[in-house]
Amino acid sequence: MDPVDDDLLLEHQLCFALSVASRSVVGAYRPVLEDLGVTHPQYLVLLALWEQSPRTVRNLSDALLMEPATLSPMLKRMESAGLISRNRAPDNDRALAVDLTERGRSLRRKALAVPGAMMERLKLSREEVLELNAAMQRLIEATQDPAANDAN
Amino acid sequence: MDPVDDDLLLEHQLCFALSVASRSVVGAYRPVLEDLGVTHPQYLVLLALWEQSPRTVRNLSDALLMEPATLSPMLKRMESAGLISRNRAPDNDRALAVDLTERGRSLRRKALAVPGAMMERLKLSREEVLELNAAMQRLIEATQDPAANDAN
DNA sequence: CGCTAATTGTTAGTGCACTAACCATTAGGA
DNA sequence: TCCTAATGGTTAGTGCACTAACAATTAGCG
Repeated sequence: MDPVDDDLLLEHQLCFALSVASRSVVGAYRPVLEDLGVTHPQYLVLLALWEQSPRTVRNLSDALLMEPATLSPMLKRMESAGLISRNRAPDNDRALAVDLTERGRSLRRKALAVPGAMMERLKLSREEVLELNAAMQRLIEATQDPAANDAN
Repeated sequence: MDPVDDDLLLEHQLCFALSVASRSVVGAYRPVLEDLGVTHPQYLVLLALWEQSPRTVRNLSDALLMEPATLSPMLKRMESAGLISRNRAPDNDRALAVDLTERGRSLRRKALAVPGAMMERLKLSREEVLELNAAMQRLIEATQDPAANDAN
């Protein structure tokens, strides 16, 4: 078969494998995260806040590589769930200080069990996780390279 | 730092790297696919149909690892766009025969340029694509292993 | 044959995720 | 000082993606 035709095979599409893998892995987290009462993207927000808080929406957006427009409604849901607080920053009335509530803070203890549970579920060692992480990082960087984007 | 605490670092989360990589790569496809007038998931449906058609919703669901409930509205949009036809299967009134229209079929020519353009954009060789694909495949299989799911 | 069970799609409802457009606030220069 | 530009967030609108509930058809067994 012509190699160019061959490139169009579904099986050979990186974008296909990647999106299925992402959906599958996120799906595998679901039952584990249900114990915490959060969705996967919300879990990522909590991870970011456990490392540092308060943070602004902009800051979270940069850390999680998500659009503020995606975070805005999500943070409101998390506020309703009692996980975080949303208040204007004391030094800047434009910025929103997103902070953990006591409930959000205490959830971290339960979350400590998540990575181990997932490594077991996915049958991955710490080393393999780091290796895959590095590969994903390279992909992410390639997409963010301006040269890849200004072509069109 | 305690290795278990360390596992909770955002940077170390495979799920984080993976979902960002997926969103980033799909995002990188966007401008390329805009020329074809389709979204990324729709492109995957077309790939499947170019390989074999007609196919039922169930068959597409199995091939693309997407829920029928996800495909159903998507296929309607693709029908409105004139890319596919949706008719009951001649031998089974439950099944829907999803087939390409002339327009959908002819789009394949344009699509032949997509994989090459993307490999260039992502600065990946055919070999690297295959390698990443295999890694994703292993992940997908791990999530579909019943042992990983019946625990809860 | 007739009835139950399995198969196949669709609908409803929730939650991301993105772009574009918008509003409010702050900063910085003429 | 004033006023324009930049910054920070929200809203509106579109399109996945999933679960749960449903409707329609077919298959298969007593």
